[in-house]
Amino acid sequence: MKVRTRFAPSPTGYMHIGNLRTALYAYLFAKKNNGTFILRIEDTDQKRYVADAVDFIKRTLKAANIIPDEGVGVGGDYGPYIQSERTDIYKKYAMKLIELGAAYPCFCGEKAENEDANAEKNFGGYNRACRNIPMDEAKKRMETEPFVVRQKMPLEGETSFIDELHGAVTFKNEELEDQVLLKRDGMPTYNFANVIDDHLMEISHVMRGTEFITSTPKHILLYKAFGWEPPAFIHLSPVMGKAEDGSISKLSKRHGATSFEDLVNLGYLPEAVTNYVALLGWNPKNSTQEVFSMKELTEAFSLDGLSKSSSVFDYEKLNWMNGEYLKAMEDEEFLTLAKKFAGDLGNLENSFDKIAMLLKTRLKRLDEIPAEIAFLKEFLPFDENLYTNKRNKVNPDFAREILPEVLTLLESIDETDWENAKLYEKLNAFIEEKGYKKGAALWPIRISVANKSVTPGGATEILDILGKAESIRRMKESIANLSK
RNA sequence: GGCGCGUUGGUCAAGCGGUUAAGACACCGCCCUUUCACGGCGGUAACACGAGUUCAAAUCUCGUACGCGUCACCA
Repeated sequence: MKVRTRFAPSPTGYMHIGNLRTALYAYLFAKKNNGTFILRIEDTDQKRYVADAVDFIKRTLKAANIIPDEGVGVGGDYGPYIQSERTDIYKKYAMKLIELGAAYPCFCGEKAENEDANAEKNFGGYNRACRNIPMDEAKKRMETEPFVVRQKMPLEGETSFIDELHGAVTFKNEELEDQVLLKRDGMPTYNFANVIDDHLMEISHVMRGTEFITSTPKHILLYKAFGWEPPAFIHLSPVMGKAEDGSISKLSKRHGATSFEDLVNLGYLPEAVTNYVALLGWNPKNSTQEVFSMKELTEAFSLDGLSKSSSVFDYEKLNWMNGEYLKAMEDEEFLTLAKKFAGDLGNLENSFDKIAMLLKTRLKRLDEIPAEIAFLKEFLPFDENLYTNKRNKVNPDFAREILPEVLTLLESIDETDWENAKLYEKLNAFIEEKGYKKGAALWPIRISVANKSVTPGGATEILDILGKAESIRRMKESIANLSK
């Protein structure tokens, strides 16, 4: 059987990570099986319509490297792929369902009241009395009265289906309401349009969120009424988020940046996000590999690696993943990207190439760059405590001793020799001559020109970037502050 | 509340009747080191609970608890 999967978002203008993951899995599964991945837009709720949302979805998928083979923006033989352009189709099938006796027009108002003396029973705002209106009368009333089309659920028995992930799932039919298929405005509901389109577009595997598992028996009944073969269903577990108070709930905006776009703006690489998200709810069987290119993902993907339980989105692990991608990047590529996040470089313009290389293995996120390099642009305030480091056994007294000597040495170095390797060579010779421990000697030097305990790069690298004049200026200022 | 789905360290997770219960992130320690980071080595830490079935249960069954979902003319 030809594999055809689809991603069918509603255009809300926001794509959170759970949605993206659903798209990813559907895409990977299709690619793995030489199938077709389709993008369909489910915009049957006109109240929810957001301008540009379709473009936004297309852009996001593209950035995530999830490329539809067919559908909105691509075309194909099963269009249109936007549901609001398919209303005639739904209407036709709704009428057919009425003929088949599997649905009926309901003339109750939006909120049917219990006052209806003939109502045998009320179900959440409607009653089933309309089921009993004779076909002729119903047809006549449909010409003049507003109505909705409801699915006529069996009153007894049960409906079950096989979920590829969860196994057999069974519901009692009496639990099922006569849900609306066609709304008063002529638009189909999700539950109807979904079934029609998945069938017409020959979708073989429906991958969607677990929130749809309870409506699946209704869909099954629809397929049966039409005499259609239902697709395979895979209901994906939700992605949860951790709120600031530590509580865990379904991922949403209140967990901070949770849309793909937010994450990219924060300086996460799209590939890293996609890779991380792939691992949230899926794992490659028989392997502990975690860093995957898109190509590797499509090769490794299989349904049996999917997780049945929900998973929590963890920024720590995403940070790690992003760091891995940053480190693996080509220098040139990293430099270009780093510049974009660095903001106003000021006097760092010329030395930024060097700075970027120091940053490359140290960053988790690109947006950390401005804060990381601020001390280079402007000398931070003096803090004597920075001169104490337990590990290297250094303290302010040692700094007071060594710094003036170092200053003299540095002043003697020619401007043309002011470069990392040479600086290191000279300082190292000095350190050995004096019999200092290397780490101990370099600590106060670095602090005296940085006033920051953790810096990208070591002492000589910072001296290099700062240049002779600025380095000397800073060191003098530090010596003065230390002797106060 | 009814119905459905789920429950292995803080987090992601392997496990498919017999395991010293993998691995990763985070955390801690050590090594390396021109700080931090990178890299290397090591450590702390888990089968929700209770009954069955079985020679043997994290794995199967049933209950309980907890979490999530659903019960819209939203998707």
